[in-house]
Amino acid sequence: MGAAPGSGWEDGEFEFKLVFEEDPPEHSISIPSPPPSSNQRAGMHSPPPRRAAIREFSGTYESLPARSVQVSESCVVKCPSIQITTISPDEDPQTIPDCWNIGRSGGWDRERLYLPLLDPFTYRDRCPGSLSPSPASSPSSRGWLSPASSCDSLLVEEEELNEATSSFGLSPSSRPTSPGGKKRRNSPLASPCTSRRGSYSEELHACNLEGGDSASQSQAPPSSCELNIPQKTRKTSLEQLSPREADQEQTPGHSSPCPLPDAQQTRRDPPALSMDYLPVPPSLAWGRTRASAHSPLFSNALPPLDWPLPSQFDQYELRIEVQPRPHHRAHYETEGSRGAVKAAPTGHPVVKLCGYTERKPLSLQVFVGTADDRSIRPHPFYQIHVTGKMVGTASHESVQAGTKLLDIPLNPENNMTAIDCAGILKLRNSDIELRKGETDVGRKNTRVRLVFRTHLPLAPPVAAPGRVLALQVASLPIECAQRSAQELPVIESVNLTSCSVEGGEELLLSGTNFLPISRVLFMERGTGKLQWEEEAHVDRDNSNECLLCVRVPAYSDLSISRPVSVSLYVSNGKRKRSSTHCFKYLPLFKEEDPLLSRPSVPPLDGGPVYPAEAPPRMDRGFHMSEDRGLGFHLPPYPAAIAYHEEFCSKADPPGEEPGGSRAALSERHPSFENLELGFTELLPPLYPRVPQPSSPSPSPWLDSPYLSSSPSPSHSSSLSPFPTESPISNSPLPPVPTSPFLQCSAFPPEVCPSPPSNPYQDTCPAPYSHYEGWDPQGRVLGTGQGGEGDAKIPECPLEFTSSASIHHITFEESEFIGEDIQAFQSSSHL
DNA sequence: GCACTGGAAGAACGT
DNA sequence: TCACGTTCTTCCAGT
Repeated sequence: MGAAPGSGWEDGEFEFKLVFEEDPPEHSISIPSPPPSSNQRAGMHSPPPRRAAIREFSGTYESLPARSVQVSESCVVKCPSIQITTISPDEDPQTIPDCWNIGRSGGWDRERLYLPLLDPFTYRDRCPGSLSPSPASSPSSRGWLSPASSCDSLLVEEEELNEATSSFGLSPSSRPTSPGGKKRRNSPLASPCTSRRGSYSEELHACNLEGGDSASQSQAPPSSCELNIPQKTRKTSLEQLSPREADQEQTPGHSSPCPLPDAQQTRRDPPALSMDYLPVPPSLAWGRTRASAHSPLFSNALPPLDWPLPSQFDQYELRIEVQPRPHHRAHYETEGSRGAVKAAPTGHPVVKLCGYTERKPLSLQVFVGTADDRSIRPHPFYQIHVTGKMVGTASHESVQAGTKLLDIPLNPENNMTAIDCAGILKLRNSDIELRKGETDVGRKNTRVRLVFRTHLPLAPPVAAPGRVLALQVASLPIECAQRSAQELPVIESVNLTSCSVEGGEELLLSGTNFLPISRVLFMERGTGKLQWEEEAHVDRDNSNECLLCVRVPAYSDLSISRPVSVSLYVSNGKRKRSSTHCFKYLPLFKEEDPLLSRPSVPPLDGGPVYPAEAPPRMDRGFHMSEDRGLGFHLPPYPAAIAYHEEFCSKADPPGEEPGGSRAALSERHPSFENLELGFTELLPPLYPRVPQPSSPSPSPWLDSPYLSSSPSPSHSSSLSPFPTESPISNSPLPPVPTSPFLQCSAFPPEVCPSPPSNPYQDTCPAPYSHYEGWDPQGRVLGTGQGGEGDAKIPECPLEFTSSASIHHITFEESEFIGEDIQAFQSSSHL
């Protein structure tokens, strides 16, 4: 943080480090237990309870105010807490001073978490048989734990044990409904315990509160453990407690059915003994603190789930090869499973770890993250859920900081995994919102991302012994609501990300659920208020349900001297608005403003090289290298990769900044700065240089505190230490037609495919390849659902900009986010 | 019978 | 406070 040379961090920011160093054990796999210190989900949301303060009469924790700083009576600013953790008793004391010294010495080490790399098998071997094949149905939501709730770390650990225990058959599933069966109206299960307002998870946990063997408990029908009090009353009495808290609350003597080995016990105990959280000055708004929460690429422990992480480092890259479908109806606890998240048209999401050649097996963690424009964090209202009875992916469900994780082995042969066992469980809004410390609202908060994370044990000189490199990548947003998927318009891509303030440009919006009454509106916000809004003229003749052809309206102020970012969205009526999409108005006149400069990027088709100063029309997404810098989640086409590498080396020769400049970076990823709340604004004047491919690690990036934050695909790539044109983005493409009606952009930006040389293509077709195309009249050309034979990938006549540039938050959500963002952005622009 | 899926009823919520 | 529309949650029925 503040110590990184040149980082530009203001004085007054706290430095911190978690000192947890100890002799790293031998490790052949890097799935250490999550550090208890990270037990707070989504760090900013819920101040973990001070251990000494637990067990109030009310049965609630007394949360520390550390993560919610009340600025004014009506304004509470989230800010990170600083967690200071003592050293484990069995720690090598010699390492401790070193840690501190390192920290004081400045440099990126201040960013490090000196936490122990736990026994690599601790995670799995906590309980016998802890690695279960995925067909084992998970206890689903039974084990959901209030991500945002305050939990003592010990409670977390114990809950994890219980979770593991129940997962592996030490006790029958205690949740009778999901996924094993559905509640019937007349079934005995439909007792008061299963009334609409009852929560299985809650109540079943309550059952366990009675103590005793969990197995026998769970075998009893839910009604038997009905607390026999009004639901609301019961909720109130327990609302401040996550199930696990409640569990712990009422079973002080509760013993894990799977006792920890002593070593592990020892390892677990110390952090909780001295956990404390120091408030960060309220002047640090959450946006900034989030953006500055640069996660250590290398640490001896797993970073918290809400820490932004890069998707790429050096040659290592975690990439989503096949994106999940944009819609997946999550299931409630009271429902049966709705299956695993799927890709389109068939198959499942595929994640690949590139650049890892070791034979050591790795694990891929999957959890459900948020999809708003804040940095990704575990979604409080959704949890990952193992599903599928015939899935091929072995998996292990666990809980970290109240967030369910799916651990899926990464095959060393190809480091590619099809995520065919990941369902999404919806938690009841009321259950979550009433939780103490939870500030998010569940209503209409139905977009999620699948977040994939892996930890690579790297050897020197890349990293110090025992340290791991954490990479994370998030999927495109997934709409989880039933209704929304049917009615809300969805912008999947646009062909234009900016134009002059005069407007008039033709803008093509590709997406779904467009109606004849659909309107396209441009708006600008300031300090949370709508400052300007203008409706674009829609060319109805050339629009259809998947495509809107509009004219960009003129901006309200034609005399702007700098680009102005606005948002656009599609409205099908009140409350039926799409997510917002960033759009930029450019000044009329030219100026030597680096923000306006653009990199000279060789076109893909050998076309002209655009000058750095390009007319607004250059922002048309037809030029893949311009706006398709998603990179990490694109199917790997070897030729494209080769081109990519070659191009990258040419476009950004060593010693030059990626993409030419920071400005270029943001220009090439037009959504970047807005997506991350002005994250790019925080970038240092000298954007970290591209590491020499041949230069030995540690990479110069190690010195940069700006590596973090991959809340969205674009972020990940944008922040990668290499120029981030994705392989696909540089793949040769058919000529781009000027008419938008030759065919729909059947593929969102990340998929505009070249022939499937991907060996996984057969089983994992290109994402979204099912999307229909249209004929000039807008008729559906085909669904591509007919199997591989039909899965012929059409030429991509239209190149749209990345959907990753879509904010993917609803209008209402953006309103809800409100002033925090605006305040941050405005300050960042200064 | 189970897992999965789509639809819809009715409660809860917001305006 | 009420009416109404929207959203959420639960349940049904089909494959």
